Amino acid sequence: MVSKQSDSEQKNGTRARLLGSGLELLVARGYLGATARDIARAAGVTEVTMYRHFRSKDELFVEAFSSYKEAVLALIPEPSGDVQRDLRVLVDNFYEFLSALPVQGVQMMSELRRHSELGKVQVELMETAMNQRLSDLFRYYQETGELLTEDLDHVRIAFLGPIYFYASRDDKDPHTRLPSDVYVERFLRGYSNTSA
Amino acid sequence: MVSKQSDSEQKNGTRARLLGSGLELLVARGYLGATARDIARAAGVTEVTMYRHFRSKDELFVEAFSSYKEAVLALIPEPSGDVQRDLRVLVDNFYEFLSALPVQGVQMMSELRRHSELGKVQVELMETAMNQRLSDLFRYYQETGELLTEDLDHVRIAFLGPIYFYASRDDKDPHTRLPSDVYVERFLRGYSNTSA
DNA sequence: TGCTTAAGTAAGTGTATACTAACACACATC
DNA sequence: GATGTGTGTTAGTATACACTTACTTAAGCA
Repeated sequence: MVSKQSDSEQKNGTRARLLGSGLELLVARGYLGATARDIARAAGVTEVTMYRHFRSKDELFVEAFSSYKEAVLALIPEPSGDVQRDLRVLVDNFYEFLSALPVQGVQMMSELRRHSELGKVQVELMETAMNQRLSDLFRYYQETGELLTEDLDHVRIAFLGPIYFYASRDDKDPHTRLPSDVYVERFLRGYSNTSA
Repeated sequence: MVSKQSDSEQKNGTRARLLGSGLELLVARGYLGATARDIARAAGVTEVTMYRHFRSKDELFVEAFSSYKEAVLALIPEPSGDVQRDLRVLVDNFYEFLSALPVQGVQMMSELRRHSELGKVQVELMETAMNQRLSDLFRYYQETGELLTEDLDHVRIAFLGPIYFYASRDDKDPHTRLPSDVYVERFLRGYSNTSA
């Protein structure tokens, strides 16, 4: 159906494309709605080939999620000493990444949790890791005195909530996207001593 | 299988129970994951009976969503003149309602949007109505001068984001639930002139 | 007693889907 | 030229699921 490419790039390219289309369809149609056939076709390959690379749809999803997981974790910066900068970077990274995904990236996690045993474990690992990194960041600036010393869970939720809310919308109108500097300033007005 | 109740309450009780279990399973397992059989069994009834009350699974879902929609809209108070009170009521209502649902109530809307034509329309109607009511509330207090005159979409997202974020979690640890008075105070610190 | 209403039971249809098996083809490397 | 690797093709199995049909049962009411 598709002309053969004998390029060596094709070697592992198929697997990667399958992971990509798998993730995309998992997000767009959900665990049950993303069929093996559609995933394969979206990768320009047949269903049978998909099953030569992955033992099951579930295995593909879980593996695809791993890369997503790594990518999201990388969005959280290490504390640099400049609160404003770090938080702005965080906001920008999240906005950019979450908006790039077809629909709700977050929803994918629920899908995995509900329909896959392995997926559930992976999602929980990711959440733990994310909370850890975020808490580390906020704790750092609590210790420098730039943030009020409050429950880290609350701080996390307060900071990420609006981004998350925005990103969960299906129509991500850039108009409703608060600029990161304003976003951070508003947050700091509520959660720091240093009033602007 | 179940002992017959000859009570008159049983008359329309079946339909209501079907709507209830339908909504519950839609939320818990998603549009495709909630099977007709399970919905019926959860309502203590057979699949055939379900189809005597609803032409299709889709029709059941959409009708079930309507009640959800009404309930959620009712959570948004009319402006009373007291910002703090209104916002606290709003927070409490949302927390309570969203936490009562099995998992993510919000996710249900994506499910409907993705898998049902009618559902999509209903969800969009609901979102419009919600945004309208929320904007009305915030605009009211912008006009009294108690809130900064900012883009209403931003205000909405800033205010609801953290609640939404909290409610989207699967493990709704009450510990991570910020008390409504604190919640509102923090918000007002960022979005009002009247500093506490 | 007869009629109606709400439900059950049993059986089935058609389709979608995950996943498999068997065989063929093209290319690359040895 | 043989062998291996990655893929296509065709066909299939087994299952689950939405939804239907036909017959039955039990209760309420006239």
